Amino acid sequence: METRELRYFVAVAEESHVGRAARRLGMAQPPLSRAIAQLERRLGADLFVRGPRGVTLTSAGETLLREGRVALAAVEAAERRTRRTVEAAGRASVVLTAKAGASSELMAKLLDAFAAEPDAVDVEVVLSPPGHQAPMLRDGRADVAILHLPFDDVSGFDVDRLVVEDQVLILPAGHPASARESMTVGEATSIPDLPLPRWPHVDGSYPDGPGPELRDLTQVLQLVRLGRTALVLPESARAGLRDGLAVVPLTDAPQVTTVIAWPPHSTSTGVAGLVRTAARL
Amino acid sequence: METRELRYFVAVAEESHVGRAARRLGMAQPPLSRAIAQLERRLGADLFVRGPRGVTLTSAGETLLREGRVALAAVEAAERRTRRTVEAAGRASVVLTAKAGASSELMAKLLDAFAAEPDAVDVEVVLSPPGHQAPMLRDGRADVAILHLPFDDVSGFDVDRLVVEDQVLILPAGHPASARESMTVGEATSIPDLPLPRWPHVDGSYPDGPGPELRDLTQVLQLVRLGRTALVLPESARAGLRDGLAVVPLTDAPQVTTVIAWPPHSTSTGVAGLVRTAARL
DNA sequence: CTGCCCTCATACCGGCGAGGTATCGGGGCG
DNA sequence: CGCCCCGATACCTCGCCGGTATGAGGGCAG
Repeated sequence: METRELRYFVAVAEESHVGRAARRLGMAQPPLSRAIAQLERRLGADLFVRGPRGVTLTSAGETLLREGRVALAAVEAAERRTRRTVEAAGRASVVLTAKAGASSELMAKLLDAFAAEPDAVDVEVVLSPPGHQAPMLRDGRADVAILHLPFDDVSGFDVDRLVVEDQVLILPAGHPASARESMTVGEATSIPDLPLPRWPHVDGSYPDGPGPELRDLTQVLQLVRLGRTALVLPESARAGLRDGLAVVPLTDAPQVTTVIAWPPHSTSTGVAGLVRTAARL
Repeated sequence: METRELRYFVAVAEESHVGRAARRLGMAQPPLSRAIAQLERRLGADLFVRGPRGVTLTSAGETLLREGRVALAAVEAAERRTRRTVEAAGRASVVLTAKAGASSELMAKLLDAFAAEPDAVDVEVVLSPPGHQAPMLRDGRADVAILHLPFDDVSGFDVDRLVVEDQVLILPAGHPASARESMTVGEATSIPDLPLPRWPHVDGSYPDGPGPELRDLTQVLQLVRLGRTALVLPESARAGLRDGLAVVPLTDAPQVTTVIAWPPHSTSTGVAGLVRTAARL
């Protein structure tokens, strides 16, 4: 099976529509139809059922979509990491990705400590939106990542736990609820005039709901100050807060575990050193 | 990057010789040379240095070999699991792989317990030589595996620990050393008339050394009975031993952890059920 | 019931590129 | 110095990928 076939298949599966997939791939519909049919013949399996309003996946197709995405990410990772090897020729370097606006204190400590190591290498820090770190690690855009359980999917990675912490509710300083000693998640989500913001999915779309669409943390903290929303964050985020905000501990929120994660077959000395440094913090 | 190019590259890297790789791939040497050159151009990286006695990998080439093998295994896994989905249409089934001759008692308990579950499915058991289980899981020939730490590489898999046990030395019943209460690994490996057997590598070759080449467990136990060799095994192996053998605990051997492992993105109900059953043993 | 539309499949054609054969260049080694 | 081994280059052929034109079949409206 060639990666070209796999890319075609994934496009059709995601669009549920051969014509749209062809447009997305920048090609005509007939060759795409033929490529899919040929793939089905070679695999000896129907991947789609053709309907009058498009196509839908069979169970074999669902398997191939799930496994194929992993395989494509692995091929992309191989390609990207090879390119990076030659770019980084001589001076080794490492790409570290983390959620924008999160764990900045931890990151600063980590980078400082690593820079002081004898085997330190350049660290390129890529801050990206929530949920993008794990995919970047999978397809080779990053070599190491700071992830947060239970939100990020770390399956397939090696990880070291760094911090386990409770979550707190951030809300406007003057708000009646800010006087509370503590709160449950149920109470926090049902404060009538403070709808929690909506986080974007990985594809950029937003779930439905009353809260504002969250794009960037400082912007949302501004909205909290203005009394328009509230926010659930790990308690370490308190350190970065400015005036106008109150903090109430949540008693039953799941604990957040911050981990450092890397691809299991990584052999980069930079990654190894960074992980070792992180474990000592 | 296409999987065809990757396969070509891996073949050349493994042979360190374009002509031999071409023969292995069933093609002529010039198109292979050209394909590699084209891959290098597209990646913008030299993958090999050409020498008069063949080729050797550059550091970029080493990266691509390491990552490319993972990627190829992922593509093969996608293909194989898709084929298996259609073969297994209707009655779900699971392929479980384990080391031949090991953990038979555990396996029997697991399979019996799972068969009694309400959501039981067919389990095809594939017994294979030591070290072959993890690769089979990686490239889709198996859905679940019984692995043994620290020998097997479980990176990239989800695992549940099943048993942790010490190792023992198995030796002929009449041998002077069989009277010992316990022994260290150093002592065990230096019994002059009992060289430990050599285990094959994954590629089928054997390391150098004085001991017999180990192929299958019962055969080697026969050799132990005949006073030709001794054997280090997890203590659970005592259960399957017959007469003529003595057992001496090893005090400083690493503990062996038996785990059940599966690919992280597995969604098979059979795998899930098997893992759940194993966790309850 | 009929005709239109939407969507995927089939038919046919042209060009790129993968693979084959023949041959060259260049570095060890006798 | 000449031979041999190994990879690179030159050149050709043909398979297959992608494009355009058109067919087939199932909903849905009038």
